[in-house]
Amino acid sequence: MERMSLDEVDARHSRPTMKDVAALSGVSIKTVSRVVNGEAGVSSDVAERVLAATVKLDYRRDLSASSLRRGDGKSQTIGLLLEDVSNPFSSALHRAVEDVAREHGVVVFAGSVDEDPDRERDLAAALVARRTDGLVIVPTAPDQSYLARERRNGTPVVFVDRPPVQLEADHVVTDNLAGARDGTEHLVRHGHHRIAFLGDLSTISTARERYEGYVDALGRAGLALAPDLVRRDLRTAEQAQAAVEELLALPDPPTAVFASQNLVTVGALRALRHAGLHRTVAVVGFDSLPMQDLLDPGVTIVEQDVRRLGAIAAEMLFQRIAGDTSPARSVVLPATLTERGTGEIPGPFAS
Amino acid sequence: MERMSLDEVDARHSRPTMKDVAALSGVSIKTVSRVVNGEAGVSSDVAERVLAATVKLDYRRDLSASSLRRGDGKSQTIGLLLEDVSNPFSSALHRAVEDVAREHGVVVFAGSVDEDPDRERDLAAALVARRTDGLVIVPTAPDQSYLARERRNGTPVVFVDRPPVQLEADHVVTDNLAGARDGTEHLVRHGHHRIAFLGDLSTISTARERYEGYVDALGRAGLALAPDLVRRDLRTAEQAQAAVEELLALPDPPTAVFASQNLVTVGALRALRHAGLHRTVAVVGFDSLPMQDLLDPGVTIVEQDVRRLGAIAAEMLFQRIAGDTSPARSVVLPATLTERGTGEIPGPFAS
DNA sequence: CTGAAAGCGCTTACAG
DNA sequence: CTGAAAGCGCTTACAG
Repeated sequence: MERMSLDEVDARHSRPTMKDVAALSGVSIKTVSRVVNGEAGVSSDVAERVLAATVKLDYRRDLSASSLRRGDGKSQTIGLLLEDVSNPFSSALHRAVEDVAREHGVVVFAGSVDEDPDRERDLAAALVARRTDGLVIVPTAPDQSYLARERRNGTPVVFVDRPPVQLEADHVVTDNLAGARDGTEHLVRHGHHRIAFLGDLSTISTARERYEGYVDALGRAGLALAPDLVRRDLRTAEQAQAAVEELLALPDPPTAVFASQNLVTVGALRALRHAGLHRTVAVVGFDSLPMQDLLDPGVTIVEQDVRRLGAIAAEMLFQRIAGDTSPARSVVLPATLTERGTGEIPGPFAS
Repeated sequence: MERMSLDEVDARHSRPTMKDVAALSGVSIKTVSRVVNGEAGVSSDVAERVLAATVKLDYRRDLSASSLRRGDGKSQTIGLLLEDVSNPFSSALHRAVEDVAREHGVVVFAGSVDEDPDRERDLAAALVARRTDGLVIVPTAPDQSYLARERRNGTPVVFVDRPPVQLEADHVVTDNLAGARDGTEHLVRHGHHRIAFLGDLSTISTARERYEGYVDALGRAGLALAPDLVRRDLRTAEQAQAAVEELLALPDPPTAVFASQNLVTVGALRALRHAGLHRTVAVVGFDSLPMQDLLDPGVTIVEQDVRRLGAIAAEMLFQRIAGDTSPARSVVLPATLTERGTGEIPGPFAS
């Protein structure tokens, strides 16, 4: 092969390709490809010359071009659709997924959906267009059937935290109903009958399940559901705080609060603290709070195993990417209550 | 053009390409490309037929193939290297970068470096191999000169939170020295002379700058630096907690603590709380704590504007991607102290 | 052990 | 308004 000088090659002054490396080392691009991919069957002096050229040119293989031609067509990327990359639950999930992806040599696109169905669809489309090998999704849209087509055409999808709607697909979720029931029963056991429920957006399945768990626990305890104590669709800590302030102003206020999501719990704690009732009104929250161990009294929380949630979802996805076509699986992880103080404040019926 | 039936096309049962759409609608792939890209100059009946075929086949354009051929070669992706996607500082930065990227129709790869230089290099290489259009990096490695080659070959890089070492490049950072000085001077002003310093890993430039700010403040106040009160290289809340426990056991313990990073602050608060000294020993922290408003007393914090840090870095990156070749710029944002309680606990020399 | 040709899915640069 | 040919950077499938 005709050999080129470094200057001649450099004159192109765009990112070097295998062609440039080939020209500089005087071999064909097929040989460069062999060396770059560490394939056997290249004489050591040629390999050395090629390697030297890659170093001299700072050659970087183009993985997307490579995957375009490759048989499997894998891009070594996956996509992750979260509620909001910056919230503690989402970002813990993100890290768990990343750790599994790294073991597979795969990098991850992450994006925030903000509970907006259009954004879920747009982001999924953007990632499919970039040929991610698969998607892990915390679903928001009222319906995930649109993903059936993507899956059929080769992009596997695994759902986490919430099950998909109108689509049979792998998912990993927490047993929200049982967790919420446990949390509410814990309050009943500590002598509370007037237990308020604070809920996130009812469009979110986990929020509905936690409400069901609350209702279920009251039913089992033979307590009537008091509609005046139920505040759902709270979207922010501020709204939750206002809701609790209203509840406290009731003629017959609650003696305990079941706060079914972490931001909602924060709002409830603020309202109680401002009212000076944080040692009087019991609280059980759902989902861990950052720095909860610094709070006084400590907050009793029903906790999800977020890292396991993310790790299992990612592992399921990689099995699908590897070709697993078995029927969709559903994994349900338990939520566990940890007593820290606020949940053990005794109520009027404490024994 | 010879028209194919849906069954004939579907028989390939792999992800449909423009070729498939072309076959089904009886046109050339160039015409499909025109329709898919919304280019003008296609008769409406042909456009309609092509569109119908894309819908029937669930055709999804392959953006990576498109960008491979395209002149600009942009992949519409960027990479973000963070300390740990799941820590509050990193994930807030992530969200800010994502929001700017979204405006540009760009999706973002995010990854955790965990203060490991090798991981920084590996991740950067993995992203360059996937031809991200640019990189936003919180640098960890002792030297970023390796990125000069990537930049020269067409991948712009912007640094955030910490300046790059051995490389002239755009960066956005907080004025850590001034922030730490302000925080320390705040304690001096409230009557403290024995002020402990708790620091993160000294390999991190921000940790060193904050230490300098502390030293600077003592100097300005005419106070001697007491080496027994300086604890650096604390990597976790647990280590910080242990460090404060040791400090409290000193014959002449500190009356105030300057905790120069959020996890370190958490550890310090725990130690003081356990010792029952959280209303006695003053604390000023650097970097906000999640839920800090629920703590009692509230924690006085020197805060960075994380969202602005991320937004500016992302905007700088997109300018570079758009072709801006002006000299490297450095943006320094102020950190501002917010009084919340712990920083105003009076010391023995309070006036 | 090495290379020329073809092709991955798309767009460019033409031609008609 | 539409299409045939070439090519982006790489790998496959051959041939020698």
